[in-house]
Amino acid sequence: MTTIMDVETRSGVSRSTISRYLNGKPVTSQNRQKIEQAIKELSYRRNPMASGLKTSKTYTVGVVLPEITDPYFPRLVKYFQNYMHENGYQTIFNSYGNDPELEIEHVKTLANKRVDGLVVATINRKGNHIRECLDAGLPVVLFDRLIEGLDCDSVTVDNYQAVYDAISLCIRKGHRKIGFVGGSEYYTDITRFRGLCDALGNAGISLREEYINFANILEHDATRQFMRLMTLTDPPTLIFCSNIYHALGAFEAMLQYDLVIPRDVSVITFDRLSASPYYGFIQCIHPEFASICQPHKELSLQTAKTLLKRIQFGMDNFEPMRLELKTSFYMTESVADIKEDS
Amino acid sequence: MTTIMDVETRSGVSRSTISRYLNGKPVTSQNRQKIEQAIKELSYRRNPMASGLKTSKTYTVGVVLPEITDPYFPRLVKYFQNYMHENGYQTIFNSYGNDPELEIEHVKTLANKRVDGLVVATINRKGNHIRECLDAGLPVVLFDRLIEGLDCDSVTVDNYQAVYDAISLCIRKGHRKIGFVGGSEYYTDITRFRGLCDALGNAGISLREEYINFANILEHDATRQFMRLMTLTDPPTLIFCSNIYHALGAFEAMLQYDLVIPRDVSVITFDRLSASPYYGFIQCIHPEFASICQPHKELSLQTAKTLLKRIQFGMDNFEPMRLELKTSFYMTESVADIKEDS
DNA sequence: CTGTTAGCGCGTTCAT
DNA sequence: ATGAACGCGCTAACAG
Repeated sequence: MTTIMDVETRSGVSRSTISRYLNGKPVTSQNRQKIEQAIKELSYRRNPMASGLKTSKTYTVGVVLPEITDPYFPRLVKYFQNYMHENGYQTIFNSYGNDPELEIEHVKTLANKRVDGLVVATINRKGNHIRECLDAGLPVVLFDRLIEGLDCDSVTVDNYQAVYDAISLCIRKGHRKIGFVGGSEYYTDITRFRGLCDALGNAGISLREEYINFANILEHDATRQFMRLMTLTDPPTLIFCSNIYHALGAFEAMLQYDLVIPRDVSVITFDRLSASPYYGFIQCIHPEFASICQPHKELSLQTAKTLLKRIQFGMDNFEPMRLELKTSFYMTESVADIKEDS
Repeated sequence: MTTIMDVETRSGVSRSTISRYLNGKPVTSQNRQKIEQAIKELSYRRNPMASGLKTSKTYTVGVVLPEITDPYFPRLVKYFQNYMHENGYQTIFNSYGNDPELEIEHVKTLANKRVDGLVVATINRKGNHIRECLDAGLPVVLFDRLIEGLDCDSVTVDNYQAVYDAISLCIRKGHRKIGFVGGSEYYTDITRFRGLCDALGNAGISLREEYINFANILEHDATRQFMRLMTLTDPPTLIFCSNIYHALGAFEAMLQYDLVIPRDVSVITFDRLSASPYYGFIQCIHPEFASICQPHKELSLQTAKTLLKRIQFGMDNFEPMRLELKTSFYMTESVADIKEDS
């Protein structure tokens, strides 16, 4: 393996000057030429472990996320990675398959690997593993899900308000029997559920427990959850699907049981199915579900920027940056207007 | 940051013994205890850069693939990553967005980063960037796509034979006007096309050029390619979709133009849509397309194993390992039986 | 702007 | 089985 010493003897320029050249610092054009030639002739490549040993920088960041096979994450991954790559960072993605323990393991592994920063879309309600990182001086950005009581940079969306507004709108359209399907282990779903509750409460509608179907997404399938509400003796007139899995579940239920939307039931989803890559064809199947749309690209970009800033700025004078991006609402005829019925 | 020196003073055991303990070599149980306690008390974590500097091992491998947002890759990524993780390796995925130049850049970046091994699903026909890695002693496994004339470990499927057999079957079912849609830049599609050609040739059917529609997947959309064949004055009776994008294109065409399969046209695809995660609902829309199915899990596992073997075994006495896994054929009523018509 | 010098934290000789 | 000493390749601090 050729080292900087070889370049030194070959070019006749001293190591440190070469090092400075490599790090983009000013060097006389004479030396620059000699160095460049020697590097080329020897096809020298800097050893990142040696430099990392000195600088404690790996130029690698880690991203820990629930499940890479989701329709939701690959695109985020892509934007994030591109942005980091443009800024000289490599990205290691680890997906924990919605397993809380595995998430913690991945976080620790990456911390031990001395990544320069970490993005975590956590499934855990407790943040000890995150706090350990923070305490050790490792920048962490919480993505998509917050942890209560943990002071940490974060990038999320306005889950509560978006659902509150959407459901309020539906109530104005005459819906009073409103169902909810969602995953019990997600911060996001629980926050969205609160939005739904408050919208109902504010309209003087009391919650009916049989209309609420939380389930562990690993154990129950979303289609069945949806159909459980549909087969109640007094089913809801509108069902809110709290995430993209449950949106898919509703979609499959519609296909499988020949439901006619919104005749049989109105549907609203969080995340628009057809916005996922290679799901565009869903627009051909009518009606497309009304949905709360997340700004995917901006989410990943802001996450990347936040992380980069924290890496540069350091953990001193720590003032958490908490970004909450705005969603938009995409209304369709999947929500019936039933003013006259009531 | 706490180092092995701190553990030394704290435990009273010498560095080298601690190092041996860390590497799983025998140590007296006395020392073991002292070491473990000191490590715990100091919450010492080994510095991978320092050890890497000595051993030239990063315990990191790179994977370079066309596009992470594909329905095809995320799952492969997942299996691969899990397996590597179990074996102590981290994985860096880089997706190059089907851009040949970016692929090369990613390969070089990862090589410079001194990963211990590389998996590449290449879009390039020339393999200079791969050869450079090999020459530098960096193990590479070609995944999904081969490069002609490049001696390299690889894991692929029986593209040629699978298509040859499937098309032969369709010919026996009476099809003689057979169309092809595929991506022009893929090794796989071209190999599959050869299988189709030979099946036709062997049955004495001459190729009709207007039935062949290669296109750069970035520039043209698969739906339009499919419809171009359908709107010919004498359209094919069967269309073979050479990859999952074109399968999706056919699917969207069916939905958008209210095609009835197989009345309007028979369809066969490479890769089964509903086999992708979260595409299961496609089974509810009939008929499901007949398809050649790839053993996704085995593909990624074999790739991981091959890479690991090469990393351990080394590049000396290089005898390329070339795995070609078998696909299976999933027949459905999307292929009409038109024996009587001919 | 340049060259000299001294470690970064660890693994690996050797002796013992 | 253990401990002392050296060096992996590079960067940073210094003096020039």
